Amino acid sequence: MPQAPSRRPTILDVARVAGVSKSLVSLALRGDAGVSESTRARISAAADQLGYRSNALARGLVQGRTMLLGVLLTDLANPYHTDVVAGIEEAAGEVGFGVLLAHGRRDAKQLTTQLDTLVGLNVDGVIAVSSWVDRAALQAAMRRTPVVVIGRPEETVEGVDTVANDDAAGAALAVTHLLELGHREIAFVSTSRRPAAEGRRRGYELAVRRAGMTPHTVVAEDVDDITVGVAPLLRSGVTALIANNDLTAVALLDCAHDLGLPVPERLSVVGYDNSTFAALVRPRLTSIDQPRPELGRTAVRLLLQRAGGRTTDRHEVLQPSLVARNSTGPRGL
Amino acid sequence: MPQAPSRRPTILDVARVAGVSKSLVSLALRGDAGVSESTRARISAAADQLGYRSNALARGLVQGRTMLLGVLLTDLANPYHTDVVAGIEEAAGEVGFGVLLAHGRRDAKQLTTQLDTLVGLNVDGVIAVSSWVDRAALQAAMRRTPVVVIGRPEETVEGVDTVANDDAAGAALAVTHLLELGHREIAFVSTSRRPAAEGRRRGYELAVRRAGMTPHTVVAEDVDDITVGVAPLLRSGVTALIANNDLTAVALLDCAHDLGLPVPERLSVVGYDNSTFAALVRPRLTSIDQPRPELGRTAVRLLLQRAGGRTTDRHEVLQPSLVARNSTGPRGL
DNA sequence: TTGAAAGCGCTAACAT
DNA sequence: ATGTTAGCGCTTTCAA
Repeated sequence: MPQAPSRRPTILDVARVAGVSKSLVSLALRGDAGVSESTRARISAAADQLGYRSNALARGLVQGRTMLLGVLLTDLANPYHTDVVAGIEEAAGEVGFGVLLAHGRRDAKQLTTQLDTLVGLNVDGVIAVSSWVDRAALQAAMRRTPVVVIGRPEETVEGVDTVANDDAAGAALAVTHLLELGHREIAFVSTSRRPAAEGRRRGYELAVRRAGMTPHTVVAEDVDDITVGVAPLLRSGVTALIANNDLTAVALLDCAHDLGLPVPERLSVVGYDNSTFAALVRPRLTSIDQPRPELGRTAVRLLLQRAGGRTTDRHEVLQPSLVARNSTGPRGL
Repeated sequence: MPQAPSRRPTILDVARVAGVSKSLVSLALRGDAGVSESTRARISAAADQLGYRSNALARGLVQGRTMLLGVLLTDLANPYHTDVVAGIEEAAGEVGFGVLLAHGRRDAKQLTTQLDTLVGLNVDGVIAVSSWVDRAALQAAMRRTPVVVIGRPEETVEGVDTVANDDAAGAALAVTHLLELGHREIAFVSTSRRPAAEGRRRGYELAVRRAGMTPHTVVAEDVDDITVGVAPLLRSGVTALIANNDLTAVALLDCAHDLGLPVPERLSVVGYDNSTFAALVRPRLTSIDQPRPELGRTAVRLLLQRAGGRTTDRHEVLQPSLVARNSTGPRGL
């Protein structure tokens, strides 16, 4: 029968049906040792029959913890997040924690609201996979539950740990790769001034200078108008481009196509993030890979340490790696 | 000072600081009318000072509702889900509901666990953006909170509403589009036997027969070995392919490339889902677009109706549309 | 306008 | 092995 979601059975209902006290039901259902087999069976039967499930709200309230980790995402659509979440889920699962996701919709206010929701639910810790969260919001959250930020916040917040990849090292990897392919004029093209992009830019500039060459940096407002800045570069003899991320790199592939420059024969392009579509576009994109699942696992570890009493801040930096595909090749003649 | 997350202030702490009873704090903080301005100010000040935030667990427990909607996702990495979630969030926000996400990790067991978590938290409704959820799990969930499935479950569950796009109509759109371009030998290539893919296949076959032609259907086990089934088709004069989804379509573009068939000059390809990378791959993919945000909004509407007392089941079907890009063109000679 | 008290469903300490 | 009881933090009557 299509029965309306009637009043949910409580532990008392189960107790009544099984003919025992509610504490015994609680003990039995949670597998406590000191319950006789016969009553345990009776209680399980009653619970099944009623379709009883324990109320997490009540349990959380009395226990003061929920065995839930909250994950705050800036942007669900960003496949980068997905792999980070996978790492979080894996690590959380190993220690018996569930994972609840909240979506900030690329909006600072929404992120704050969602963070509040998670914290209000008494999750036992929050991981913000976002560098956008408002400082004040982080501070407020961190006063009631451990908080870890994955990514590079504009400014660190005392009491909030962070995990990030080494953007400078990643950019340097790209430079090295291109040098090995014989390129001498290598440019960096960015579409952002946020900390991650800037870290990559600085890493690029440093690596290029170290090799005794001159950096060429282009920062465009929008991914749509990079052609304007890039075309002169290409005419002036640049044979390789490093993008601040894969989306920018894809746009660069389009530029190259429009300008009649075959990739990788005449122009090499390196992306950053090694996102899903790096392997989908043609030519397949050489890209810097962040250890995404590892970022997630590390965040969980930091959270657990906090819960275990650590009070000093930690800022972990993980090393990226280069994934070579077909968008880079030897310098053309 | 980097202060450890000490005991969270409760309504009692606020009451003590403000010098009033806890009931008054509750009333004031929720903006109830009958509280004098002066005390209201005093209470707000005390709350701010302590950094007080109401405990959603306690509130939910006493009110019997949480003003939260739970969304169960099969696969975070699937960009299709993202847009559906956007629609859900929009509609939920409009009626004052928050949205909590749980991730099933493409695993039936995990989906069940996550569904249980959401239901255990007493969310006021669950939307499963997934056709993978176990029947029994849906039944159990539906007994304690309204449940809507977005997508095509293998079998419907009494008491559970569904929202889906019209797969057959979508496939028919693709056929019509190709017919208009002059194609006469149109094949359908699928990598799945699940209801969505099958619905599309049937829609395709019907539309093709209606046009007085013979269907050519290939169902591959895996997206990686479609070449085997597709190559003979192409040799036998087929000039257009309809894929069961965009991923399959991208694989078909690769096939075509390997076989030296330029798209769209010699071969046209239509995808399904109009996912993010439909616009990223080269050539850009013509694809059938599901009204994703609308699917989400509709699900919320159904949920609210259930909460409002509706007990009859609803199964909504929304119409897809075709987005023409560069992977389809007039039949070559 | 304010306060006292009951109770949401559960766990946990203490009795028996 | 089982039952009793006291809360967890909050909302919500009801009384003052």
